[in-house]
Amino acid sequence: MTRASDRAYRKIRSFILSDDVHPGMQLTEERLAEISGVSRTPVRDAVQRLENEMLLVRSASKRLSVADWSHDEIDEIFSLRAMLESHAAERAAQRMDDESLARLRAINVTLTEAVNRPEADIATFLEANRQFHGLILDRAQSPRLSQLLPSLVEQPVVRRTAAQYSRDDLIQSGIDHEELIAAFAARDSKWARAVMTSHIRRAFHSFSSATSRIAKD
Amino acid sequence: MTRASDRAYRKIRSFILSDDVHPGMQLTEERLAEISGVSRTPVRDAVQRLENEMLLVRSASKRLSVADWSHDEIDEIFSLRAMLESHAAERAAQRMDDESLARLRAINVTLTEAVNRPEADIATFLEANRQFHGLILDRAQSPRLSQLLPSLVEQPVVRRTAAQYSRDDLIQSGIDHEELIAAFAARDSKWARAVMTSHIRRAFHSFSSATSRIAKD
DNA sequence: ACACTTTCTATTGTATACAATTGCGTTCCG
DNA sequence: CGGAACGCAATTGTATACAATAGAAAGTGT
Repeated sequence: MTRASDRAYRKIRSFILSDDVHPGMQLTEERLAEISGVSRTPVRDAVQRLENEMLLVRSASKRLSVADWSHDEIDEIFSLRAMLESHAAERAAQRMDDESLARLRAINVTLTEAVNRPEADIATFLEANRQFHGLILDRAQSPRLSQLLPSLVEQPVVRRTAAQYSRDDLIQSGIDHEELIAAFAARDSKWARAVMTSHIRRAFHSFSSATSRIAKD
Repeated sequence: MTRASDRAYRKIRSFILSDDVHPGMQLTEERLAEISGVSRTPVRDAVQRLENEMLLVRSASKRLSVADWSHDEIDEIFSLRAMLESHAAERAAQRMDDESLARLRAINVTLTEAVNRPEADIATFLEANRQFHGLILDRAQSPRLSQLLPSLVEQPVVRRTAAQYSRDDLIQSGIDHEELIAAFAARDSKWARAVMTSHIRRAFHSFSSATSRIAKD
């Protein structure tokens, strides 16, 4: 049986990422307790975790709300991600094994197929993308990195911005991944680092131009 | 009145950093509750914070212990610190103002004086060093960075390793800081970044050779 | 009508009791 | 004497009741 605080964490998390929640929305611990079906004690544990991941913020006087990010903040988040994930890629290249390599290839096939469907299957793309980056982080074998990176609000930003990406952006992601795999296969850590850096920069760029396009409407 | 969980956090933290605690030592929530004079509920909050900062770790089955670090892990910690603090220095250079610059100079005077005393005043050095880096982080004006960096077990590593540093190492720190200040004064972000990177690399080096010297004994 | 105070209510913070789990020592059997 | 099964003790996890606090609302006097 999983711990109640873990269940609460997952439930609250998916609640926050769902569409019936808008950034800045106020919440109460009690409400979250209802949602996750446990008492406030484990909820508070979960909330603290989510605060660390900056999915939730406590406004001035301890009131909870769903995090919101300015464009500058998202810029900064992508910068930090670029740094840390590039570092992860570098380490992963030095520690790559054939099995992981095979799994990376398999994941990217799934990802590419999802993109190439008549209607791009965004959900599958996101999940495959998550797995791809997760596996790299895993191979980096750095507990600190594994702790720092997720708290970089990776998923939420991706989630809220994924809708912004054009099909071309998604296709480009698959191509970037191919090159990453090549770098890993060659155990070339500098190459892997460089590819990862531009991969994330490119992702931010796509996001950035898409939102500025929207801002004009 | 401060919150009980905050008091607990501070008490436990200083307890951990005190000398009657050795890395790997086992603790219980109840014991920590006694020490901090509050009930287990706020203690658990504090403990979770300290887990995030990796000062405490939960061994396999949820039992608490004081964190310990292998040489490889400390290496990795310094690498990440180098990346993030260099980034902070770069941003700080772009956002530097004259008042902060003056304060950095003042802090570094204190630091240098502490080092130059007949018996180097390590405690004052550490505190001044902390203030110096803290001010830079503050000027970087990045909430994410401010959240990520402290959790990099900065203080603890510094604390447990400071005794290793030779007087020359401490003097070199002061010199590095001078150059950092110069870079900030010139608002030269690339320069600041470069100096910070070598500053931290150098610190790790000093630490590393000192501990390998010890290991031989 | 407006500022100021006061009360009330919603929300978070803390303590405590109890449940569940895990480690460890003991016993029992081979 | 060694090892597995069992039971007890210590420790963590959860619920709930209550205390403290901050925001909102209502009232009061000018």
